[in-house]
Amino acid sequence: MAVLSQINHCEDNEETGNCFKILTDQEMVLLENNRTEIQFNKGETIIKQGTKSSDILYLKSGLVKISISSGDSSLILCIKTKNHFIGIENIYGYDYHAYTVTALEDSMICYIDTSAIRQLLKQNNNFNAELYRILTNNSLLTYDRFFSLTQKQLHGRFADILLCLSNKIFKSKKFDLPLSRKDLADLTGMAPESVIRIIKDFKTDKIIATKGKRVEILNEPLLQKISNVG
Amino acid sequence: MAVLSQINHCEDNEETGNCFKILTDQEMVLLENNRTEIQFNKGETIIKQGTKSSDILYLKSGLVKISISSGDSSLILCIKTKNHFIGIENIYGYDYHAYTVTALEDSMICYIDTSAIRQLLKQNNNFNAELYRILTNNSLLTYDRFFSLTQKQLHGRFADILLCLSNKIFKSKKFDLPLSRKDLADLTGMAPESVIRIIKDFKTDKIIATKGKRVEILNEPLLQKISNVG
DNA sequence: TAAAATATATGACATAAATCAATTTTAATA
DNA sequence: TATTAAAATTGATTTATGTCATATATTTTA
Repeated sequence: MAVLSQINHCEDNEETGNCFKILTDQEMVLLENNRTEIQFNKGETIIKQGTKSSDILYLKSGLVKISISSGDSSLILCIKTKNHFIGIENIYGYDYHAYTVTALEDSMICYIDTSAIRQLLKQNNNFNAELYRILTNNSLLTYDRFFSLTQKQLHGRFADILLCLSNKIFKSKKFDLPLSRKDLADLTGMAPESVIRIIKDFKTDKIIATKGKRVEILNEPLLQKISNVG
Repeated sequence: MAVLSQINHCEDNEETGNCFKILTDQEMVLLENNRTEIQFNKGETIIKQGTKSSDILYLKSGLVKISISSGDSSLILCIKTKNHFIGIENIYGYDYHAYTVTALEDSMICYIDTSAIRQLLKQNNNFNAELYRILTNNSLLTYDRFFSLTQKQLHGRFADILLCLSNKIFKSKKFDLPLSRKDLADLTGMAPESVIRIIKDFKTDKIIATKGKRVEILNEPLLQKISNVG
């Protein structure tokens, strides 16, 4: 438990925001010459699982979900907020996108040519180190979620997601949830009906309050406890 | 399904074996001066979750399991064969081991000082690229397992592990399994009793044969089918 | 604004898989 | 080798969670 609570479910917003500040003016020019910005509307597919890739994406603003599907089952690996890379798994090696990326809110996506990123990694060691940090941190967060979804029961899993949304994604006890019940289900590995029931349970226990899309965390300590006991 | 079957559950044995061939003679000297070899016996703990780290490990020979525990539940993230790095998540950033590493067979572990690795990454771009490849490939494999354990039922999950053991770990249809029922359970996110029942099912369906620790895959196409339907 | 479509909610029911208890087999130790 | 401990097996039972059917909101579209 100790280790798992040190790291946490979702990445911090600020985390990757500074990685471009490391670059020199010259390097920023290289980056500028090899990038394109595209606006996606809420609900639009940004990356489709299985398609080929020649760019690394960077989320300038908005919110996206990253999911893996097969047949009619779907798993949301994580939610990414602004200032995060998307598809860094394709920097070297594997050429195809392993997952689908969908806009949860209107999102501004920056397409950066992979070879430009590689050039920067080559010539700027601090940038290189920073990308390692992002990549390895992402692995640790995935392990954490992997553990949660395979070892905890419904209430524990849902507590984990609520804590993540509040502390890491929206950084507030109150937030408007841009996720459907189905999304929450895919995020926690349960049926949508189970999501609904757990929300109901948490509301009757005064752990959360909801009104439409609005969610408020009322009892975070208890939520943390539920997360811990699983 | 298409994408998920392109990548696969477990890393290839050869994959990281060549990464040191990239290094120059001088760089090999640097590496030699910053490494120690230690022998671990079967069952011994190599890394304990939560301990601090100043080395990256490399498995020269043997077999290990990588697991995360909390309370009395435990998840085996993966099995690593010889010629694989262990603990690369700690290259930059996070200082503590997020998982426990245990020898499944007598194993020779090479401890490499993290700062030496960083130095090599800095000065040798091919080595750097190779480590990125290892790291990102590891992420993709984790996503794949994440999907398997959260979206598939017992038989599908167990089929996945059997295919992985046969095709990636032991590279043979017959192999001696150095894993207990409990290990197999922690690897597939189920109870040991369920593992036993599924092995029984697979044996009555002539999909596998077992004798003591010996396992033989008799019907791989069917195993693949079971994996696909989940 | 009305109508259709979609998302959410609720209860009844089914079932996959865990738990428990007891037995047998295998491995470890004196 | 005998004895003990641990692991594997089996069957009976319980339970967490999914599925299904239906109702009610809430969007979206005409």
